[in-house]
Formats: sequence, C-alpha cells, structure tokens
Amino acid sequence: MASTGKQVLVTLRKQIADGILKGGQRLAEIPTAESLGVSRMPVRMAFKALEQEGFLTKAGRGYTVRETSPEDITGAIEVRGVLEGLAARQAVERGLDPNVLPTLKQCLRDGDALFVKGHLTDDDFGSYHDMNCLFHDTIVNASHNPAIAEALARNQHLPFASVKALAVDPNQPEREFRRFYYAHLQHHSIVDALERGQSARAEGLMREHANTTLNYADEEQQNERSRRIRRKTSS
Amino acid sequence: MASTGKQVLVTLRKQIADGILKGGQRLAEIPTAESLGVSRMPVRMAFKALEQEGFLTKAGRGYTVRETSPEDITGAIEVRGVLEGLAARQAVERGLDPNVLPTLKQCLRDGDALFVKGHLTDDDFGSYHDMNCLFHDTIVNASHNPAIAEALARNQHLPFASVKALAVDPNQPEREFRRFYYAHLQHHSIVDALERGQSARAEGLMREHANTTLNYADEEQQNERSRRIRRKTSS
DNA sequence: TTGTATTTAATTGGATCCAATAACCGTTGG
DNA sequence: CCAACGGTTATTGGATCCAATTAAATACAA
Repeated sequence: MASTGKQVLVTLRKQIADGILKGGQRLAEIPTAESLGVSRMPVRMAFKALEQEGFLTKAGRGYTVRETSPEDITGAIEVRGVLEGLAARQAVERGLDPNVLPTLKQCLRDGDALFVKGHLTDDDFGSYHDMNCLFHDTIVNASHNPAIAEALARNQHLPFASVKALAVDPNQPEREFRRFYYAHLQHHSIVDALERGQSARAEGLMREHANTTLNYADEEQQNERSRRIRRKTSS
Repeated sequence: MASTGKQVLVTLRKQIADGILKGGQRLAEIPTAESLGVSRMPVRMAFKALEQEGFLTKAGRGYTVRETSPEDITGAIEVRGVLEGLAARQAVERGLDPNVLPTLKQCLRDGDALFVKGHLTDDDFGSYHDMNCLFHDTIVNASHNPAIAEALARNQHLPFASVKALAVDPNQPEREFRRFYYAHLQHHSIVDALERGQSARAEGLMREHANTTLNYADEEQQNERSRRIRRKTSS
C-alpha cells in the first residue's frame, strides 16, 4: 500500500517507459487524474517529478512526453561509459574496500555458472540481469564518489541507456547468448584490472563495456529503421 | 513578476547556496511557508524540486539541507572533468560546427586581452568568468550530446564544482592571476587540439582543465582545515 | 531505573475550491 | 480575404481544509 503520490509517479513512469504514452504526446492534469482515479494533486506532484527526471518537458500550458531520438540514447550510453569508467578508476586509486573484490568475484562465478550450459533460459536472463546490476552498482559504490551515482541516475531513465534496462531479443537467442557472454568476459577483465590495481586499464575496459550495449542499441536502431522503411515501402 | 512557486524555489535555493540554511538543518513546510509569507503549497513544490536537484534529502518527516563534504566537491569536479572531456572528444569526432572554432578563438583573444596587463581587476575577473562560461558551454554544445549537458546540470549545484561558480580569493591576487592564466593557457591547448582533430588529446586536456579547479578546491579545503585547527588550538 | 506501550500532538499528503492566465475561436475592420 | 483584437473557455497554480501517519512524550510495569 504505497502512498497515492508514489503510485501515480511509478504508474506514469512505467507508461512512458512502455510507450503507452508516446513521445510528443501532450499531458494535462485533469484527464490523467481522472483516468487514474485520483485527484489532481498527486498528478501535479508526479508531473513535476517527471519533468525533473527528464521524462516530461514543460510545453507552454501542460507537459509533453519527451521524445528520445536514437542519438539521445547512444549519447547517454557514452556518458554512462565515462562515468562508470571514472568509478572504476577511482575505486582502484582510493583502494578497494575489503568486501568489493569478493562481491565481484561472486558475480563472476554466478555468471560462469550461467554460461557453462551453452544457452540461456528466460530465468537465466533474469539472473544475469540481477548479477549485472550488482556488479555495476558495486563498482560505482566502490568509487566512494556520490556524484557519479547521481549523474548516472539521470541516465537511468532513457531506454537502453541504463544498466537495469537491458533488453533481450527473444528471436535471436544464440546471438544474445554471445552478446551477454562477451559482456561477461569483459567483467572478468575488469575484475582482473581492479585486482592488479591497474586503474587506467579498468577505466578503459569499463568504457568499452558500456560500448557493448551501445553497439546493441545501434543494431536496434538499424532494425527499427529498416522496419520503418519496410513499413513505408509496403504502404 | 515571476510566479510565487518559482520565487520560493529560487529564494530557498539561494538561501542554501549562501549558507543561510546550513547543512543538516531540518526544514518543515509550515515554518518556511510562514517565514516566506506564502501558503504551504508552493513550499511543497519547491521542496520536491530541491530534493530532485540534490539540495535537500528527505529525512523521515520533512527534509534536511544536504551537507556537502569536501570529498563530495572533489568528486563532483572529477565528474565534470570526464563529462567535459567526453564533450570535447565527441565534438571532434562528430566534426565541429563551422561556428564553434570562431567562438572559441574569440574567447582566447578576449582572455589574452585580459592577461596582457599582468594583473586582474574585479571587472576582469567578471569578464573572465563570462568568457569561461561561454568557452565551456560552446564545447559541451558542440558535442551534440544532450546527455552530457543534463549530467553536468546536476553538478552545477555544488559549490566550487560548477564552471559558473569559480571563486576568487581577493587576498591572493597574484596567485589568482597565475591560476587563471594557467587555465587560460589550457584553453589555448584545448582549442589547438580541437582544431587539429586530436580528439583524445582534447579529452585529456579537458579533464586536466577541471583538475585545475580541483587543486584550488583542495587548497580551499586545506585553508578551511587549518583554520579549523587554529580555532581548535586557540580555544 | 529503564524499556515499552499508549496517547497525543504535529506535520505531511490528498482533495476541493478559487483565482489568474493562456489558448482558441469568432467577429470585425482594413 | 487576411489579420488583429476581444471574448470565452479551459487548464494550471495557489490556498485552505481534512485525514492519516508518524514521532515524541509520558506513564506504567518490570
């Protein structure tokens, strides 16, 4: 039983993330309040919060759902790369807390156990997702630089840009397997660099690791683009 | 005649930035609303916005003014370095817009004109500040990556961390002159790298350029620390 | 004397009301 | 026929009211 305001906030956020509220669409307080069955007040609060989070932009009277171009997404992933790279470097330079390496190595073992079978089930993707979040969060926290986490929080919102929002294409299981396996091998290299105190190497690896997501997002763009073209030619 | 809500927001923001509202201080809606002579509603809105901006943190009932440690500031400046470094690199890699280099070179000429005298007046510091903001904004915008500007906007709030908030120590004019002159020489190197298409060099220079501020903040910390020690020993 | 539980008070969050402003449409004048 | 001005309408922003939750204080029991 979360409070009404939080409920409205997460509902709207999910509707935007899921594309139910399309980019560019105008949002007024009264209709959304009525459709959610609440008063205008929590909606006002949620709109303000969503504006700060970058989901909505104030357009004269009312708000419009922000439209994210593919360039926005690739740019945000690039930002995530340099920020997580900075986190890895600073984590090494400050000296790792004693619990960091054990946690990361457990992540590596968990990932290894997933990949030995040679294929990934839906549950495996979920497990990988959890492990991946823990891995990245651990490194970001190990930097002891709260500004990094704050700056990253801004990017979490864009689809594909966040660590938490890794999408899986169910039609290409073997390609997805290779993609995640490659990412996991990068995790191994990153831990190796952290363990050896190679801060610059850790930073570079972490940047490239974000680029792995970037390449995938690019392919998604390609698919989307070709799909659009196909649609256009077929009409 | 700005709207009441905005007025409350900027007032509270300024009071926090100026230290009138000290770090760790608890803020309740009713007292602040009464002290500002408005109703509770704009204060609620402002509190929510200030929480999103990182000025306030929700502490059970009500909010507390966030206290920024020196480590927070150095960390934020480090973040600014990698973000502006990324901006410089991407600006080169995407190809500079035709108006970027002329704008930057005008900044260099304006700076050169300030430093030829060998000393800086108060007006000169103001001119340098404006030129400096234009220089950095131009590079960030030249990256055509809106995620960078958004991530940077988060850091603007912390004192010393932002480009816009460069402090000048009036007691050490010649030291300040050397500091700004060094920063300006870095500007020259950065423009040189941009012009030659040396993206990695531009990135590294931009990072180091933020570090110049960082060193100053460190000295501020040292001063503050020694001041505190002096106070402690004298008591 | 200390810890826990209950009660009370205060503060926050939600709803409704009212005013102010901005957008849209119609009409009129050039 | 187009543009500009005025009116009307709808939507946002501010204020007040009410309920719910939480924190603090006091009292009671161990």
